[in-house]
Amino acid sequence: MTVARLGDWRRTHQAADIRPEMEGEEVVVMGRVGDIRDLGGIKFFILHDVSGFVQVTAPKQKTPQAILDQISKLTQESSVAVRGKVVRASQAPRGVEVVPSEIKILNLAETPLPLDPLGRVKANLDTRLDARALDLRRQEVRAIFRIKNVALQAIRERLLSLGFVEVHTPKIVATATESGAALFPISYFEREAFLSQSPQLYKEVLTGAFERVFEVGPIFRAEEHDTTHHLNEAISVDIEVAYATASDVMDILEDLIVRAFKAVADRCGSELETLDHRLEVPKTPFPRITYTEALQILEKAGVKIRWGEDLPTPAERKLGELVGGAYFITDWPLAIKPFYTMPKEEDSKLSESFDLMYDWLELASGGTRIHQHDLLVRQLKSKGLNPESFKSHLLSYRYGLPPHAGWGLGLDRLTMVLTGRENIRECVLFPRDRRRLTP
RNA sequence: GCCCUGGUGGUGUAGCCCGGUCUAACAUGGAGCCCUGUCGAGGCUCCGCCCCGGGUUCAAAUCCCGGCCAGGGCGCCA
Repeated sequence: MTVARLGDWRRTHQAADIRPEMEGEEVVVMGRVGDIRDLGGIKFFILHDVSGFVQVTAPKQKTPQAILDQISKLTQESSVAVRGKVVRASQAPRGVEVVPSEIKILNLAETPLPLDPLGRVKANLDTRLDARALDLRRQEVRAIFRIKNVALQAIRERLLSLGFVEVHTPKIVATATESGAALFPISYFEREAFLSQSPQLYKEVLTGAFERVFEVGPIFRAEEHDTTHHLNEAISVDIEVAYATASDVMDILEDLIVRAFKAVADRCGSELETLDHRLEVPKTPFPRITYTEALQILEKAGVKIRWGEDLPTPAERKLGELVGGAYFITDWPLAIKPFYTMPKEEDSKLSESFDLMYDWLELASGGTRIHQHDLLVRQLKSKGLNPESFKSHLLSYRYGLPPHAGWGLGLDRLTMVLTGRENIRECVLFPRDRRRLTP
């Protein structure tokens, strides 16, 4: 069947704004069809929009046959526009309903649907992601992205108020911006290029011009990881600050995390309830333990890690149990941090670096960066990298780049913590992992 | 890439251990009919499934092998 165009119809109200006091008013509401109940002499359907829902009621006696026929054709999740009168009705959900005088079927949903949008029968994550367009209409799923949005807004507003400039660095890059980690090669006209794995080098350079910059953007990693907390495309919140050290940017990070938690706690009560998640705003200051102390804590708990090794996942989980909540691990061995990491002045085996953990999950990492050209070249070489391939980047360090520090925060991981989800795929609209490239 | 577990109607599960009683069950869904107050409506009728390939066997959803896929645990990873 053909479906109607919108034409000159416009909403007069959102569904949730239809109230019993409006009895007798003519309204136009638009949304998607939920439950349809046909009792023979009276037909009901629930119209959902972004605000909530309202019941549309068509009693046979008072409704033209053409409209009754249209209602019989409706399928769940179809888009409709309803012009009608508001009727106060104690039997109706919310005590109010719309009795239609005209209906436009704007688009009919196919049947059967690939999953139950009302969630009465749970679907597996894989099934849900295959039908993500439908899945995203579910209340729980929308709650996740509303929370993500509120958290990001809180972070962005705070950074702007601190005088940060929001920047956008290239996502198509010529060479590896960093050591070893795999990049996605792409074809750039007649040359090979790569998808950027981090805005790191660009944001450092930008401190020379803007002093305080931040970026919210995608990062791409071509690693074949297969876990609940890694994706091949993720959203990173990155900052970089001139005339600052690791400890300064840790203070900023701590403040932002608390603000994000508070914003969600204050503004997303119903979303948290929908998700059945209790959110506790972390207390400040966050514990700051050094890498070496972390190893001692682990050793006492029977987990032995050789000094100088990165923390394997099981050790992180243990640390999450022992410390818990939001905490920093600082002063990492220089050897396991990237080449641009500043060595500690008093012990060059260590670095001015930190990870922000929440329970066992690494949310952010950062530190003081090297701003001196010659030291940077030495560090590149000691990592087995060729300074030649960083030539254009190194140029920036010859023009008096200020000392600077910064961090990168995984927004999708932060969303996991804020929503209590255990799989990062839940927290990304259209996730990209080792096997999933669609939708 | 490794380990564990799994793959049964559109969706979610039971059945598998112990092969036959499975032309596969339950819920939800879909198609249709009845019903003027439903609100996870109710009643009736119907529809729809054993991941792919190979093997064992008189007989395979069930046992074995391989593949693919999924969930989890690792690894990898700024």
